[in-house]
Amino acid sequence: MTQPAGAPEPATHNLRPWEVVACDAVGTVIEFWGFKHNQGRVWALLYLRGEPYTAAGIQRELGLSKGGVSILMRELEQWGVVRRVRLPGRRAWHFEAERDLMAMIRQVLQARESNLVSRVLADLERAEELIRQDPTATREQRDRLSRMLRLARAIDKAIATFMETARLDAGRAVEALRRGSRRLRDRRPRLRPRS
Amino acid sequence: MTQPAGAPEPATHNLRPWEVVACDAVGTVIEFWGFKHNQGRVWALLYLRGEPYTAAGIQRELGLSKGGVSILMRELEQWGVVRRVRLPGRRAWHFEAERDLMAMIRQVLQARESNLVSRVLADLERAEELIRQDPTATREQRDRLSRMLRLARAIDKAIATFMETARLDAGRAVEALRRGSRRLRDRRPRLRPRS
DNA sequence: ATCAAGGTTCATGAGGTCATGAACTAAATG
DNA sequence: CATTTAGTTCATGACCTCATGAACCTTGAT
Repeated sequence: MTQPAGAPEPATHNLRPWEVVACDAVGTVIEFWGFKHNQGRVWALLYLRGEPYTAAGIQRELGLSKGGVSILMRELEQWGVVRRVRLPGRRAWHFEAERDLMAMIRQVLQARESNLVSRVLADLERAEELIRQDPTATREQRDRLSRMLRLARAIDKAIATFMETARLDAGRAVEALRRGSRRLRDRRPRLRPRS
Repeated sequence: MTQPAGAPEPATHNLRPWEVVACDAVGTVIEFWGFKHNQGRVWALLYLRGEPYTAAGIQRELGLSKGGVSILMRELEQWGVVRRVRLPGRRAWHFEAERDLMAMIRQVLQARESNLVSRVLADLERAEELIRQDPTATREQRDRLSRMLRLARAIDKAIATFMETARLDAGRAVEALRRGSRRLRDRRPRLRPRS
């Protein structure tokens, strides 16, 4: 629930019905990716309106608080999906959305890549380091661990390749991803019925 | 931080160092995907050990509570990454991990697909329905909304194709994804300097 | 230098998620 | 049938994240 139950006022002011629906949809999807619902709503508003807005404008349109907008804008700016611009004659900062959808996806992937994938990869590598020093580990265990590691590496590489190439365009990116991912093929363990 | 600062007891009992590291790594990555840290730890334990464990065993190894394990196992079972088996001569249920990593990824994607992507898609379609009835919307706005919708549809289709084909093997799946995703190519808006 | 509008920071509170462990139910064993 | 073991449910509490709005800075115009 975005709005407290018995809110006396509608949360949106000038938003037309389709804008409400679309912004919330973007909010939902972005939320699932570990970002804030309102980050998605703000970006979607800017993208759909297609022109720069002040913080006050965003606050008014989406019914957010002053402090909230300030923080949201800093975050959106940080991962590069919104730009802060000075408009001639206007005193306040204005914000506009990145218009290239592929660029956005790239940005999001990039953020995840550095924060998550590479760190997990490092951990798994450390685990493999440790298992090498453990004489009690069976051969099968070493195999399974190294299979996990191989998958992680493949995914890491796939993402990296995608990001490099998505700079150009989507079609080429997925193509590159395909080429790089033969090693993603997971020979599954041969059936060995364990009684 | 996985462990509270001044914990008097180690959370794990028989886990070897590399198991701790690997299980936590899986927990972290799965958590980012919107599932529970401990779901990842449990699956990883079962996968790495390679043999069925009772709920009590899992509880002991990972230092979890009885009720917690019960819930975790039901959830893991529900999205098909862990199986519940009766072992001859043993009274309690035993659990074993799905061993095919690609199958796991497929399962996870499938869960998301039905819960999220398709719902967002439906919302965006509703938004487009609404904008059609709104005479005040500009042509550019209709364009941008339909561009969002097109991207969403492309992603939806790509996931669906991936899941169908990942049944066979990873390499082929990504190949299919490539074929199906020409339409993902995002002609970016031709530069039209909006004064 | 003064003032007002524009922005940021911070303490707070609401809301939500997850693990816990006790109470309970189900099932198997003798 | 009684007893023990296995498994589930539920109320609770710890924890965390987010939005709020007031207090506080900053900036630029006069």
